[in-house]
Amino acid sequence: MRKTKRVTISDIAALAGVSKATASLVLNGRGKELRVAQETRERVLAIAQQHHYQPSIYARLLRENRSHTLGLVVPEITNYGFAVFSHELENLCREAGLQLLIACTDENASQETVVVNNLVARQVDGLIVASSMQSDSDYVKLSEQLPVVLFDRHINDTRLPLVITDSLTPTADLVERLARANPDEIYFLGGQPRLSPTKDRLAGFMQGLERAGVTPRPEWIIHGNYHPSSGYEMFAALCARLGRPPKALFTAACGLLEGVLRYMSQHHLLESEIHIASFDDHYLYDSLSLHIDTVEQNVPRLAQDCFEIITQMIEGNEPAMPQRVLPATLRWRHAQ
Amino acid sequence: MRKTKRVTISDIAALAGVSKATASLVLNGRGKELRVAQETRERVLAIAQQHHYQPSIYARLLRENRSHTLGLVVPEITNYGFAVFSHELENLCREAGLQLLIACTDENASQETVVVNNLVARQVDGLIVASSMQSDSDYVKLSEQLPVVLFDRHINDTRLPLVITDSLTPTADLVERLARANPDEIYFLGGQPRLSPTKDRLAGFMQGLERAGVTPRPEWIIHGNYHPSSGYEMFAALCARLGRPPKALFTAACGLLEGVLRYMSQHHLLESEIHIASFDDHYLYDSLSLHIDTVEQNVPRLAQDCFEIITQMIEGNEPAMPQRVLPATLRWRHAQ
DNA sequence: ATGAAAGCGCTAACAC
DNA sequence: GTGTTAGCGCTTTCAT
Repeated sequence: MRKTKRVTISDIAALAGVSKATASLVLNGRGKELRVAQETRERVLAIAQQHHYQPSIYARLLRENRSHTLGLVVPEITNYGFAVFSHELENLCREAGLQLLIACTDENASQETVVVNNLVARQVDGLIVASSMQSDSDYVKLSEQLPVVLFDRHINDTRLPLVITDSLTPTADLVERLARANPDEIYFLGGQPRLSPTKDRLAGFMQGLERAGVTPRPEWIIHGNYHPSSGYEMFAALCARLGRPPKALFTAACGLLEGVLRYMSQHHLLESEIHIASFDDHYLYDSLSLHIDTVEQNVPRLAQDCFEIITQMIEGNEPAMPQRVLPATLRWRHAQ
Repeated sequence: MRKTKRVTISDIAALAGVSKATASLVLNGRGKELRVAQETRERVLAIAQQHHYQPSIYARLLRENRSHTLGLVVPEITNYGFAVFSHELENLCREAGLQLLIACTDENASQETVVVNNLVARQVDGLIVASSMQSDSDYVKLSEQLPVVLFDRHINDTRLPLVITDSLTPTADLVERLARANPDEIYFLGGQPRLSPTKDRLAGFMQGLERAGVTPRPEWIIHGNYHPSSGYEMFAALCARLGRPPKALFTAACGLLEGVLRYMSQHHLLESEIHIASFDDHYLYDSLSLHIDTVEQNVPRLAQDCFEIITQMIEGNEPAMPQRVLPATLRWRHAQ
């Protein structure tokens, strides 16, 4: 099996009785000043064809200084939103002749460092990252070397190119209604308190309460991280503390909700009266027994914008509008 | 921004006042016969460090004839099962120092050809494929060039290395119970009739009916393809034909079920009496208002086995047990 | 209209 | 101990 010696351009040049240079010209269809005789051209092409000539991409990449490769770093590819993002981005890349390299961090900063280093070592032309880091300093440094675009999460007021969904407004809308229906008890389950999505969504939560005329109690705000297991644990602890499930709940991301739902189904709480709202949507939410109001991000648009920005940067241009905040859509599932 | 001229091994060799060869030895820690003076070693290392020397991976890859890269081709990364598979495989790859290249086919044979060609042009060391093709002939040909492992789907009795989940037995078990509860009407929604999962699951369906003593009617068997939209359409057509939802239904894959659920929620059918069973599980099924019995594949195991086989082949060995059929688990959600 | 040769950055065989 | 050299496969001047 295999070990079929590679057929190189020298081989087909020799077989066609021309020089490597001529062969190269022909094979790359440099039709501009194709000063190569029609007849030679056909001969070379024919030989290449019948020997299944495949240019060595690595020899080529060694010359130009581009890898025609884009790195994507996400917390979890099994998270539906990131899967949709990856899918969209992959299509854009394919059309543009780029290869997408996807790496997952499992919401883990040290693993993030590892995978980013791998991608940089692979000489990706650009990097698109949904970071789980507390600070953007690594990426600021990196961006001196290559184009970096952050998305989904806004770390410490970074000035790096960025595409996120507006969290505050829609969260406030969602929570306002939640609070009007349940003024006496409404919990917030969030990720790391220093990550921007958490902060923004918490701000939205507060604003929603205020609009509904509800005064928040400190014990309503609970932080963990964005891993589903964290959602499970926060919710389990909460139920233990209360001796029952909470009356109303807002989860700041779909991973957290995943953990909550898992706990609820394990403890047969799905028929209870709990009123849930969440950031992030999923197609299966339409079929749940619980009616969950959500904020749906425009994920394809997120991907398109990231792609647009990174391509501009790779071309060497300053990107137009390097920091973008996209609007979200509310998905109401509760009877009003 | 960027365009920082690459610092090469020649540069640091010059700066350290040694030859490229020495520098190369030191930087690769070829400690075996490290006949390089301790002092020189430190000097080189120091210089490399402070100039952030990063070896050009493409120069290296050009020499060895390996890309340290694995290609994965799946129908849809947004399909939960394939996302889990990718995630698992990515971890295995990272530990082994490989880069995983993921490409999606959208269940589309011609797109599959395109992405496979891309990956081959990228000189992946091996290819792991869940194919949507009708025939394995392309892959048989390809496998003369590089190691290919198929998974999830068994095309036309291929003799290529293969890892799949046993469909027949668990489907029969599932359907038997379904048929005992609903002997007079039970539909099968499947993908392309010539794909192995469809055939095996249909065979399991038939066996289940037989065990339950139910005689199948020809109109119960409906074929489409594995795209969710196909599930939606088949189910819509069925409802239209019957003038009501069917009493019992088996869907042959989670993508199809996705389409069915979408239709049901749009048409407010989620509270109806329909009895559903399906191949493939999803964590959210525990939280649905419908109780859906499923066959759960051992996806991490699937990924591990594919990885094991492909690595063996890349090393040049014949893989042990090149065709593997893994057992599945039944997930009962209906009261018995 | 075509060929010769240099060079992308790296490693390894073989000197010295 | 360390340096010289060739070569991986390709593209691109610059001659001819």
